[in-house]
Amino acid sequence: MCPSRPTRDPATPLREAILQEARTLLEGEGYAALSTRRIASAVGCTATSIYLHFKSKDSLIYALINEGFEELNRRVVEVSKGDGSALSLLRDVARAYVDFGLERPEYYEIMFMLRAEQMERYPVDAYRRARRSLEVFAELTALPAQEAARRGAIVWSTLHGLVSLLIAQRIDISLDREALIEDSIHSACLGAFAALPSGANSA
Amino acid sequence: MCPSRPTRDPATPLREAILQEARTLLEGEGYAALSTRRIASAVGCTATSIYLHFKSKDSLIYALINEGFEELNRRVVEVSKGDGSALSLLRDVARAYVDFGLERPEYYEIMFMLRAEQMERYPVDAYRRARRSLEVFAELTALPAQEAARRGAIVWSTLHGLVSLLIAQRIDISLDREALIEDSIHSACLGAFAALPSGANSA
DNA sequence: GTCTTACAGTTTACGCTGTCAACCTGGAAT
DNA sequence: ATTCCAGGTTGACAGCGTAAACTGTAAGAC
Repeated sequence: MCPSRPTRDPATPLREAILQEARTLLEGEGYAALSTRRIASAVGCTATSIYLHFKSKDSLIYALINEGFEELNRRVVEVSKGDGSALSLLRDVARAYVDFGLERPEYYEIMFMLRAEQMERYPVDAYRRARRSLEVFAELTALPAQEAARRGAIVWSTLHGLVSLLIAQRIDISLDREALIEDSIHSACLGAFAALPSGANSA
Repeated sequence: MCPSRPTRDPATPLREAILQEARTLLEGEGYAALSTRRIASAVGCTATSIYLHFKSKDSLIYALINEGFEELNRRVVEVSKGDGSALSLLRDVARAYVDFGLERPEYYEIMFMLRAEQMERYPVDAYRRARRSLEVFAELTALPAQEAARRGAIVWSTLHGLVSLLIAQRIDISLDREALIEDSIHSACLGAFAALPSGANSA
Protein backbone atom coordinates (compact mmCIF):
# COMPACT_ATOMS: atom_id res chain seq x y z
CA MET A 1 0.00 0.00 0.00
CA CYS A 2 3.00 2.27 0.13
CA PRO A 3 4.65 1.82 -3.26
CA SER A 4 8.01 3.55 -2.78
CA ARG A 5 8.93 2.77 -6.38
CA PRO A 6 6.68 4.26 -9.07
CA THR A 7 4.73 1.15 -9.91
CA ARG A 8 3.91 1.00 -13.56
CA ASP A 9 0.52 0.83 -15.15
CA PRO A 10 -0.32 -2.89 -15.41
CA ALA A 11 -2.75 -2.22 -18.24
CA THR A 12 -0.03 -1.87 -20.89
CA PRO A 13 2.25 -4.88 -21.07
CA LEU A 14 5.81 -4.25 -20.08
CA ARG A 15 7.29 -4.72 -23.52
CA GLU A 16 5.18 -1.96 -24.96
CA ALA A 17 5.88 0.30 -22.00
CA ILE A 18 9.61 -0.19 -22.50
CA LEU A 19 9.37 0.60 -26.19
CA GLN A 20 7.26 3.66 -25.49
CA GLU A 21 9.71 4.98 -22.93
CA ALA A 22 12.62 4.28 -25.27
CA ARG A 23 10.89 6.32 -27.97
CA THR A 24 10.26 9.18 -25.57
CA LEU A 25 13.82 9.15 -24.33
CA LEU A 26 15.27 8.95 -27.86
CA GLU A 27 13.13 11.77 -29.18
CA GLY A 28 13.59 13.91 -26.11
CA GLU A 29 17.23 13.47 -25.24
CA GLY A 30 18.78 11.58 -28.10
CA TYR A 31 20.50 8.25 -28.52
CA ALA A 32 23.19 8.99 -25.94
CA ALA A 33 20.55 9.20 -23.22
CA LEU A 34 19.18 5.74 -23.98
CA SER A 35 20.33 3.49 -21.18
CA THR A 36 18.64 0.39 -19.90
CA ARG A 37 18.63 1.78 -16.38
CA ARG A 38 17.02 5.06 -17.39
CA ILE A 39 14.35 3.31 -19.39
CA ALA A 40 13.69 0.92 -16.54
CA SER A 41 13.40 3.56 -13.86
CA ALA A 42 11.07 5.66 -15.99
CA VAL A 43 8.94 2.65 -16.75
CA GLY A 44 8.93 1.42 -13.18
CA CYS A 45 10.76 -1.87 -13.55
CA THR A 46 14.34 -3.01 -13.16
CA ALA A 47 16.97 -2.81 -15.86
CA THR A 48 17.23 -6.55 -16.17
CA SER A 49 13.54 -6.89 -16.86
CA ILE A 50 14.21 -5.38 -20.26
CA TYR A 51 16.03 -8.57 -21.12
CA LEU A 52 12.85 -10.55 -20.62
CA HIS A 53 11.44 -8.82 -23.69
CA PHE A 54 14.53 -7.93 -25.73
CA LYS A 55 17.53 -10.07 -26.37
CA SER A 56 19.87 -7.14 -25.76
CA LYS A 57 19.93 -3.39 -25.73
CA ASP A 58 20.87 -3.49 -29.41
CA SER A 59 17.78 -5.46 -30.29
CA LEU A 60 15.66 -2.87 -28.49
CA ILE A 61 17.35 -0.20 -30.59
CA TYR A 62 16.66 -2.25 -33.70
CA ALA A 63 12.99 -2.16 -32.85
CA LEU A 64 13.21 1.64 -32.88
CA ILE A 65 15.25 1.56 -36.08
CA ASN A 66 12.54 -0.52 -37.70
CA GLU A 67 9.92 1.99 -36.71
CA GLY A 68 12.08 4.67 -38.29
CA PHE A 69 12.40 2.72 -41.51
CA GLU A 70 8.68 2.15 -41.59
CA GLU A 71 8.02 5.86 -41.47
CA LEU A 72 10.76 6.68 -43.97
CA ASN A 73 9.53 3.99 -46.36
CA ARG A 74 5.96 5.16 -46.03
CA ARG A 75 6.91 8.74 -46.83
CA VAL A 76 9.20 7.86 -49.71
CA VAL A 77 6.97 5.28 -51.37
CA GLU A 78 3.96 7.57 -51.11
CA VAL A 79 5.76 10.42 -52.83
CA SER A 80 7.20 8.09 -55.46
CA LYS A 81 3.67 7.22 -56.58
CA GLY A 82 2.94 10.79 -57.63
CA ASP A 83 2.92 11.80 -61.25
CA GLY A 84 5.40 13.90 -63.14
CA SER A 85 8.62 13.33 -65.00
CA ALA A 86 11.15 10.88 -63.61
CA LEU A 87 13.35 13.82 -62.74
CA SER A 88 10.69 15.71 -60.83
CA LEU A 89 9.59 12.54 -59.07
CA LEU A 90 13.15 11.83 -58.05
CA ARG A 91 13.43 15.35 -56.74
CA ASP A 92 10.28 14.95 -54.68
CA VAL A 93 11.49 11.66 -53.27
CA ALA A 94 14.85 13.18 -52.42
CA ARG A 95 13.07 16.00 -50.67
CA ALA A 96 11.01 13.51 -48.68
CA TYR A 97 14.20 11.73 -47.64
CA VAL A 98 15.86 14.93 -46.50
CA ASP A 99 12.74 16.10 -44.71
CA PHE A 100 12.53 12.85 -42.80
CA GLY A 101 16.12 13.20 -41.67
CA LEU A 102 15.68 16.78 -40.53
CA GLU A 103 12.32 16.24 -38.89
CA ARG A 104 13.33 13.07 -37.08
CA PRO A 105 17.06 13.53 -36.51
CA GLU A 106 17.23 11.10 -33.59
CA TYR A 107 15.74 8.36 -35.71
CA TYR A 108 17.95 9.22 -38.65
CA GLU A 109 20.91 9.00 -36.37
CA ILE A 110 20.23 5.48 -35.12
CA MET A 111 19.23 4.35 -38.62
CA PHE A 112 22.18 5.67 -40.58
CA MET A 113 24.81 7.21 -38.35
CA LEU A 114 25.46 4.43 -35.86
CA ARG A 115 28.56 2.39 -36.49
CA ALA A 116 27.14 -0.95 -37.59
CA GLU A 117 30.27 -2.94 -36.80
CA GLN A 118 29.95 -2.44 -33.11
CA MET A 119 26.32 -3.48 -33.05
CA GLU A 120 24.97 -6.95 -33.26
CA ARG A 121 24.21 -8.25 -36.70
CA TYR A 122 21.13 -6.60 -38.07
CA PRO A 123 18.55 -9.29 -38.93
CA VAL A 124 18.77 -10.06 -42.64
CA ASP A 125 15.10 -9.90 -43.51
CA ALA A 126 14.70 -6.65 -41.65
CA TYR A 127 17.61 -5.30 -43.57
CA ARG A 128 15.98 -6.04 -46.90
CA ARG A 129 12.87 -4.21 -45.85
CA ALA A 130 14.93 -1.38 -44.46
CA ARG A 131 16.53 -0.66 -47.82
CA ARG A 132 13.21 -0.25 -49.57
CA SER A 133 13.50 3.53 -49.58
CA LEU A 134 16.91 3.36 -51.14
CA GLU A 135 15.73 1.12 -53.93
CA VAL A 136 13.26 3.80 -54.92
CA PHE A 137 16.17 6.04 -55.84
CA ALA A 138 17.51 3.35 -58.15
CA GLU A 139 14.17 2.50 -59.71
CA LEU A 140 13.41 6.09 -60.60
CA THR A 141 16.46 6.27 -62.81
CA ALA A 142 14.80 3.74 -65.13
CA LEU A 143 18.17 2.28 -66.05
CA PRO A 144 19.40 -1.31 -66.31
CA ALA A 145 19.66 -2.90 -62.88
CA GLN A 146 23.36 -2.58 -62.25
CA GLU A 147 23.68 0.92 -63.57
CA ALA A 148 20.54 1.91 -61.70
CA ALA A 149 21.93 0.53 -58.46
CA ARG A 150 25.04 2.64 -58.79
CA ARG A 151 23.10 5.77 -59.68
CA GLY A 152 20.75 5.14 -56.76
CA ALA A 153 23.70 4.80 -54.42
CA ILE A 154 25.10 8.10 -55.66
CA VAL A 155 21.84 9.89 -55.02
CA TRP A 156 21.51 8.32 -51.62
CA SER A 157 25.05 9.06 -50.51
CA THR A 158 24.75 12.66 -51.68
CA LEU A 159 21.59 13.15 -49.65
CA HIS A 160 23.02 11.25 -46.71
CA GLY A 161 26.07 13.49 -46.66
CA LEU A 162 23.87 16.55 -46.55
CA VAL A 163 21.50 15.25 -43.89
CA SER A 164 24.16 13.80 -41.63
CA LEU A 165 26.27 16.96 -41.70
CA LEU A 166 23.22 19.12 -41.05
CA ILE A 167 22.14 16.95 -38.15
CA ALA A 168 25.63 16.95 -36.68
CA GLN A 169 25.63 20.73 -37.07
CA ARG A 170 28.87 20.63 -38.96
CA ILE A 171 27.77 22.90 -41.77
CA ASP A 172 28.62 26.56 -41.44
CA ILE A 173 25.51 28.12 -39.96
CA SER A 174 26.02 31.30 -41.96
CA LEU A 175 25.01 29.40 -45.09
CA ASP A 176 21.47 29.72 -46.36
CA ARG A 177 20.21 26.36 -45.21
CA GLU A 178 17.22 26.09 -47.49
CA ALA A 179 19.22 27.08 -50.57
CA LEU A 180 21.85 24.53 -49.68
CA ILE A 181 19.26 21.79 -49.40
CA GLU A 182 17.63 22.74 -52.66
CA ASP A 183 20.92 22.86 -54.50
CA SER A 184 22.07 19.59 -53.01
CA ILE A 185 18.92 17.84 -54.08
CA HIS A 186 19.29 19.28 -57.54
CA SER A 187 22.89 18.20 -57.68
CA ALA A 188 22.00 14.71 -56.49
CA CYS A 189 19.40 14.37 -59.22
CA LEU A 190 21.90 15.56 -61.79
CA GLY A 191 24.10 12.72 -60.60
CA ALA A 192 21.30 10.30 -61.35
CA PHE A 193 20.79 11.24 -64.97
CA ALA A 194 23.91 13.00 -66.23
CA ALA A 195 26.54 11.24 -68.30
CA LEU A 196 29.09 9.85 -65.88
CA PRO A 197 32.57 8.52 -66.63
CA SER A 198 32.02 4.91 -65.61
CA GLY A 199 29.21 4.44 -68.10
CA ALA A 200 31.58 2.32 -70.15
CA ASN A 201 32.06 -0.47 -67.62
CA SER A 202 28.45 -1.07 -66.73
CA ALA A 203 27.41 -4.52 -67.90
CA MET B 1 64.24 -4.53 -8.78
CA CYS B 2 61.27 -6.70 -9.60
CA PRO B 3 58.91 -4.42 -11.52
CA SER B 4 55.68 -6.41 -11.59
CA ARG B 5 54.04 -3.71 -13.71
CA PRO B 6 55.54 -3.12 -17.16
CA THR B 7 57.45 0.02 -16.34
CA ARG B 8 57.46 2.40 -19.23
CA ASP B 9 60.44 3.79 -21.03
CA PRO B 10 61.42 6.96 -19.13
CA ALA B 11 63.17 8.34 -22.22
CA THR B 12 59.93 9.43 -23.91
CA PRO B 13 57.82 11.71 -21.76
CA LEU B 14 54.52 10.31 -20.64
CA ARG B 15 52.38 12.64 -22.69
CA GLU B 16 53.96 11.50 -25.92
CA ALA B 17 53.78 7.86 -24.88
CA ILE B 18 50.05 8.23 -24.21
CA LEU B 19 49.47 9.87 -27.56
CA GLN B 20 51.47 7.19 -29.33
CA GLU B 21 49.53 4.41 -27.67
CA ALA B 22 46.24 6.15 -28.44
CA ARG B 23 47.24 6.31 -32.11
CA THR B 24 48.17 2.64 -32.14
CA LEU B 25 44.94 1.64 -30.45
CA LEU B 26 42.82 3.83 -32.72
CA GLU B 27 44.43 2.57 -35.90
CA GLY B 28 44.50 -1.04 -34.77
CA GLU B 29 41.15 -1.50 -33.09
CA GLY B 30 39.14 1.62 -33.81
CA TYR B 31 37.60 4.36 -31.76
CA ALA B 32 35.46 2.03 -29.68
CA ALA B 33 38.59 0.39 -28.27
CA LEU B 34 40.01 3.67 -27.01
CA SER B 35 39.63 3.63 -23.25
CA THR B 36 41.73 5.43 -20.73
CA ARG B 37 42.48 2.23 -18.87
CA ARG B 38 43.58 0.37 -21.99
CA ILE B 39 45.87 3.19 -23.00
CA ALA B 40 47.28 3.42 -19.50
CA SER B 41 47.96 -0.26 -19.09
CA ALA B 42 49.66 -0.46 -22.47
CA VAL B 43 51.77 2.57 -21.67
CA GLY B 44 52.62 1.39 -18.18
CA CYS B 45 50.93 4.03 -16.08
CA THR B 46 47.59 4.43 -14.37
CA ALA B 47 44.43 5.68 -16.01
CA THR B 48 44.35 8.80 -13.90
CA SER B 49 47.83 9.81 -15.02
CA ILE B 50 46.34 10.60 -18.39
CA TYR B 51 44.56 13.50 -16.72
CA LEU B 52 47.87 15.04 -15.78
CA HIS B 53 48.53 15.62 -19.47
CA PHE B 54 45.05 15.92 -20.96
CA LYS B 55 42.10 17.75 -19.54
CA SER B 56 39.77 14.92 -20.39
CA LYS B 57 39.49 11.93 -22.64
CA ASP B 58 37.81 14.17 -25.20
CA SER B 59 40.78 16.50 -25.31
CA LEU B 60 43.04 13.51 -25.94
CA ILE B 61 40.80 12.56 -28.83
CA TYR B 62 40.96 16.13 -30.10
CA ALA B 63 44.73 15.80 -30.23
CA LEU B 64 44.26 12.81 -32.53
CA ILE B 65 41.63 14.67 -34.53
CA ASN B 66 44.09 17.50 -35.04
CA GLU B 67 46.67 15.10 -36.33
CA GLY B 68 44.08 13.78 -38.75
CA PHE B 69 43.25 17.26 -39.97
CA GLU B 70 46.91 18.03 -40.42
CA GLU B 71 47.33 15.07 -42.71
CA LEU B 72 44.12 15.75 -44.60
CA ASN B 73 45.01 19.41 -45.04
CA ARG B 74 48.48 18.54 -46.21
CA ARG B 75 47.17 16.12 -48.81
CA VAL B 76 44.41 18.40 -50.05
CA VAL B 77 46.43 21.60 -50.19
CA GLU B 78 49.26 19.85 -51.96
CA VAL B 79 46.97 18.50 -54.67
CA SER B 80 45.19 21.85 -54.99
CA LYS B 81 48.47 23.45 -56.02
CA GLY B 82 48.74 21.33 -59.14
CA ASP B 83 47.98 22.74 -62.54
CA GLY B 84 45.05 22.06 -64.79
CA SER B 85 41.57 23.43 -65.21
CA ALA B 86 39.54 24.33 -62.15
CA LEU B 87 37.36 21.32 -62.84
CA SER B 88 40.22 18.87 -63.07
CA LEU B 89 41.85 20.38 -59.99
CA LEU B 90 38.62 20.06 -58.06
CA ARG B 91 38.37 16.48 -59.18
CA ASP B 92 41.89 15.75 -57.95
CA VAL B 93 41.21 17.40 -54.63
CA ALA B 94 37.99 15.44 -54.25
CA ARG B 95 39.91 12.27 -54.97
CA ALA B 96 42.46 13.18 -52.32
CA TYR B 97 39.68 13.73 -49.81
CA VAL B 98 38.06 10.38 -50.56
CA ASP B 99 41.40 8.58 -50.51
CA PHE B 100 42.19 10.01 -47.12
CA GLY B 101 38.89 8.79 -45.74
CA LEU B 102 39.30 5.30 -47.13
CA GLU B 103 42.97 4.97 -46.20
CA ARG B 104 42.54 6.29 -42.67
CA PRO B 105 38.98 5.33 -41.79
CA GLU B 106 39.55 5.46 -38.03
CA TYR B 107 40.78 9.02 -38.27
CA TYR B 108 37.97 9.97 -40.63
CA GLU B 109 35.54 8.55 -38.12
CA ILE B 110 36.70 10.63 -35.18
CA MET B 111 37.06 13.71 -37.38
CA PHE B 112 33.70 13.64 -39.12
CA MET B 113 31.48 10.88 -37.81
CA LEU B 114 31.55 11.51 -34.10
CA ARG B 115 28.54 13.34 -32.79
CA ALA B 116 29.93 16.67 -31.77
CA GLU B 117 27.10 17.54 -29.39
CA GLN B 118 28.17 14.98 -26.84
CA MET B 119 31.78 16.02 -26.92
CA GLU B 120 33.29 18.98 -25.21
CA ARG B 121 33.45 22.17 -27.17
CA TYR B 122 36.06 21.94 -29.87
CA PRO B 123 38.59 24.77 -29.40
CA VAL B 124 37.66 27.59 -31.73
CA ASP B 125 41.06 28.28 -33.25
CA ALA B 126 41.63 24.61 -33.86
CA TYR B 127 38.30 24.49 -35.60
CA ARG B 128 39.26 27.22 -38.02
CA ARG B 129 42.41 25.35 -38.95
CA ALA B 130 40.48 22.12 -39.21
CA ARG B 131 38.21 23.46 -41.91
CA ARG B 132 41.07 24.45 -44.18
CA SER B 133 40.53 21.45 -46.43
CA LEU B 134 36.89 22.30 -46.86
CA GLU B 135 37.64 25.84 -47.88
CA VAL B 136 39.67 24.50 -50.75
CA PHE B 137 36.51 23.09 -52.26
CA ALA B 138 34.92 26.50 -52.12
CA GLU B 139 37.94 28.36 -53.47
CA LEU B 140 38.27 26.12 -56.48
CA THR B 141 34.83 27.12 -57.68
CA ALA B 142 36.17 30.64 -58.24
CA LEU B 143 32.78 32.13 -57.41
CA PRO B 144 31.76 35.04 -55.18
CA ALA B 145 32.30 34.18 -51.53
CA GLN B 146 28.78 33.29 -50.51
CA GLU B 147 27.96 31.31 -53.60
CA ALA B 148 31.35 29.60 -53.37
CA ALA B 149 30.74 28.63 -49.76
CA ARG B 150 27.49 26.94 -50.68
CA ARG B 151 29.00 25.15 -53.66
CA GLY B 152 31.90 24.04 -51.52
CA ALA B 153 29.52 22.68 -48.91
CA ILE B 154 27.68 20.73 -51.59
CA VAL B 155 30.87 19.14 -52.86
CA TRP B 156 31.99 18.34 -49.35
CA SER B 157 28.69 16.84 -48.24
CA THR B 158 28.51 14.72 -51.38
CA LEU B 159 31.97 13.32 -50.76
CA HIS B 160 31.28 12.92 -47.07
CA GLY B 161 28.16 10.91 -47.79
CA LEU B 162 30.11 8.58 -50.00
CA VAL B 163 33.04 8.15 -47.64
CA SER B 164 30.99 7.73 -44.49
CA LEU B 165 28.71 5.13 -46.04
CA LEU B 166 31.67 3.24 -47.48
CA ILE B 167 33.46 3.27 -44.13
CA ALA B 168 30.35 2.13 -42.31
CA GLN B 169 30.00 -0.61 -44.94
CA ARG B 170 26.46 0.39 -45.66
CA ILE B 171 26.81 0.39 -49.43
CA ASP B 172 25.78 -2.75 -51.25
CA ILE B 173 29.01 -4.68 -51.67
CA SER B 174 27.91 -6.01 -55.06
CA LEU B 175 28.40 -2.53 -56.49
CA ASP B 176 31.60 -1.76 -58.34
CA ARG B 177 33.28 0.28 -55.66
CA GLU B 178 35.78 2.07 -57.86
CA ALA B 179 33.15 3.03 -60.42
CA LEU B 180 30.92 4.33 -57.67
CA ILE B 181 33.69 6.49 -56.30
CA GLU B 182 34.58 7.85 -59.70
CA ASP B 183 30.98 8.64 -60.54
CA SER B 184 30.38 10.24 -57.17
CA ILE B 185 33.37 12.50 -57.55
CA HIS B 186 32.23 13.43 -61.01
CA SER B 187 28.75 14.13 -59.75
CA ALA B 188 30.09 16.21 -56.88
CA CYS B 189 32.13 18.33 -59.30
CA LEU B 190 29.08 18.78 -61.49
CA GLY B 191 27.35 20.15 -58.43
CA ALA B 192 30.09 22.71 -58.07
CA PHE B 193 29.80 24.20 -61.53
CA ALA B 194 26.39 23.37 -62.92
CA ALA B 195 23.55 25.85 -62.91
CA LEU B 196 21.60 25.31 -59.70
CA PRO B 197 18.15 26.58 -58.79
CA SER B 198 19.15 28.87 -55.93
CA GLY B 199 21.43 30.93 -58.11
CA ALA B 200 18.83 33.69 -57.94
CA ASN B 201 19.05 34.33 -54.23
CA SER B 202 22.79 34.52 -53.86
CA ALA B 203 23.80 38.02 -52.87
C1' DG C 1 -7.18 -29.42 -2.61
C1' DT C 2 -2.64 -30.03 -3.20
C1' DC C 3 1.58 -30.47 -6.33
C1' DT C 4 3.95 -29.02 -10.43
C1' DT C 5 5.37 -26.17 -13.77
C1' DA C 6 6.16 -22.04 -16.03
C1' DC C 7 6.20 -17.24 -16.40
C1' DA C 8 7.44 -12.57 -15.11
C1' DG C 9 9.54 -10.17 -12.38
C1' DT C 10 13.59 -8.77 -8.75
C1' DT C 11 18.12 -8.94 -6.40
C1' DT C 12 22.70 -9.24 -6.70
C1' DA C 13 26.82 -9.20 -8.89
C1' DC C 14 30.64 -8.74 -12.51
C1' DG C 15 33.55 -6.19 -15.31
C1' DC C 16 33.80 -2.25 -17.80
C1' DT C 17 33.70 3.03 -18.40
C1' DG C 18 35.39 8.34 -17.35
C1' DT C 19 36.88 11.02 -13.69
C1' DC C 20 37.73 13.13 -8.98
C1' DA C 21 40.03 13.61 -4.36
C1' DA C 22 43.46 12.29 -1.55
C1' DC C 23 47.90 10.65 -0.98
C1' DC C 24 52.78 9.77 -1.95
C1' DT C 25 57.56 10.53 -3.58
C1' DG C 26 61.83 12.28 -5.45
C1' DG C 27 64.32 16.26 -6.55
C1' DA C 28 65.15 21.34 -6.76
C1' DA C 29 65.15 25.77 -4.27
C1' DT C 30 65.59 28.31 -0.19
C1' DA D 1 67.73 20.91 6.50
C1' DT D 2 63.35 22.18 5.23
C1' DT D 3 59.97 23.36 2.10
C1' DC D 4 57.65 23.05 -2.15
C1' DC D 5 56.00 21.13 -6.10
C1' DA D 6 55.52 18.36 -10.41
C1' DG D 7 54.30 14.09 -11.54
C1' DG D 8 52.82 10.13 -10.33
C1' DT D 9 49.56 6.32 -7.50
C1' DT D 10 45.60 4.54 -4.82
C1' DG D 11 41.00 4.27 -4.03
C1' DA D 12 36.64 5.59 -4.86
C1' DC D 13 32.13 7.00 -7.23
C1' DA D 14 28.50 6.81 -10.40
C1' DG D 15 27.13 4.97 -14.43
C1' DC D 16 27.01 1.32 -18.08
C1' DG D 17 25.28 -3.64 -20.29
C1' DT D 18 24.15 -7.96 -18.81
C1' DA D 19 24.38 -12.84 -16.67
C1' DA D 20 22.89 -15.85 -12.78
C1' DA D 21 20.17 -16.85 -9.12
C1' DC D 22 16.14 -16.08 -6.66
C1' DT D 23 10.94 -15.08 -5.74
C1' DG D 24 6.10 -14.65 -6.13
C1' DT D 25 2.16 -15.90 -8.55
C1' DA D 26 -1.11 -18.05 -11.67
C1' DA D 27 -2.67 -22.05 -14.31
C1' DG D 28 -3.09 -27.11 -14.95
C1' DA D 29 -2.87 -31.91 -13.58
C1' DC D 30 -3.93 -35.41 -10.39
